[in-house]
Amino acid sequence: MVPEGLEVEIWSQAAQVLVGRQIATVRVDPRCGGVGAEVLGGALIEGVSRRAKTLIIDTDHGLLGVHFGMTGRLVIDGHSPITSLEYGSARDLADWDRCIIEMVDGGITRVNDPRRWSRYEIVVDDPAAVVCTAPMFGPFGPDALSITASQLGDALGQRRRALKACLLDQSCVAGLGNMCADEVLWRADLDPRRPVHLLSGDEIDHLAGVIASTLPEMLRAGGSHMGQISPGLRRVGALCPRDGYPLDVATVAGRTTVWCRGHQR
DNA sequence: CGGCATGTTTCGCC
DNA sequence: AGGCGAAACATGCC
Repeated sequence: MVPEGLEVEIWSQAAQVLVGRQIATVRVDPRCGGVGAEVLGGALIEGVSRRAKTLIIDTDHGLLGVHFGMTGRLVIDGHSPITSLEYGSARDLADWDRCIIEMVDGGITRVNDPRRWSRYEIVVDDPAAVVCTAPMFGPFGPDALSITASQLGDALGQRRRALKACLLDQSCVAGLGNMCADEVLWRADLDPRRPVHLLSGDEIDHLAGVIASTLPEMLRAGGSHMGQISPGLRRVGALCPRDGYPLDVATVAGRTTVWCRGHQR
């Protein structure tokens, strides 16, 4: 799996073991941002949380925001809660460490990212002041893991784009990636190409319910690759697990999209 | 070897 | 203005 909101949630939960510990040094590959990371030296970690696909490490010296890009993986004290990344690598080369946080107690937390698309932001001012300038901190729509029907209705609002484009837009709905977007649309019987302004209120309500039930289920199952539209079905010739109809594979909203013409309308 | 990749931003065009 | 496609990013993998 690639880091969608679910993966960051898994890492965020695992990273709670960092709370209460003191940072010795933080080093960031300068090609990945992280300007000013040295100010976190000696800082006490007060909390770890997730916003959309961003991991936020909160310290008494400021915040460290981490966006994992497409192949970033968090390794905490030598072990990773997610060992294999779809489109990532099974290897873990020191050359691929883009951020290394050394703790005073000797522990090391790092981001190993072959493709170097992970990004880091240090926030030492009022975080609210940075929200509008650092995209990795938002603005975000309601989080998919707990979205309600009224939140989704408001988020889609008067937009006129394809439904999938809205689901992938983090300022509309936060946390969904390409794989989870296909999964929830498949489960909700909705065509990813449908213009959102043509959805009925009932369809929006239904979709919200599907999102809010499917994501926690996939989280428990292990992440964004654990849906019914598994990675192996993302190819021409695969059959819909529900009705056996040949799945469609095409580009929608600029992304590879898989759906079933048989039951998604 | 060529092409593809599950994230995001930017840019040009309609 | 808003939406869309394409390109760019960088590199491993099939």
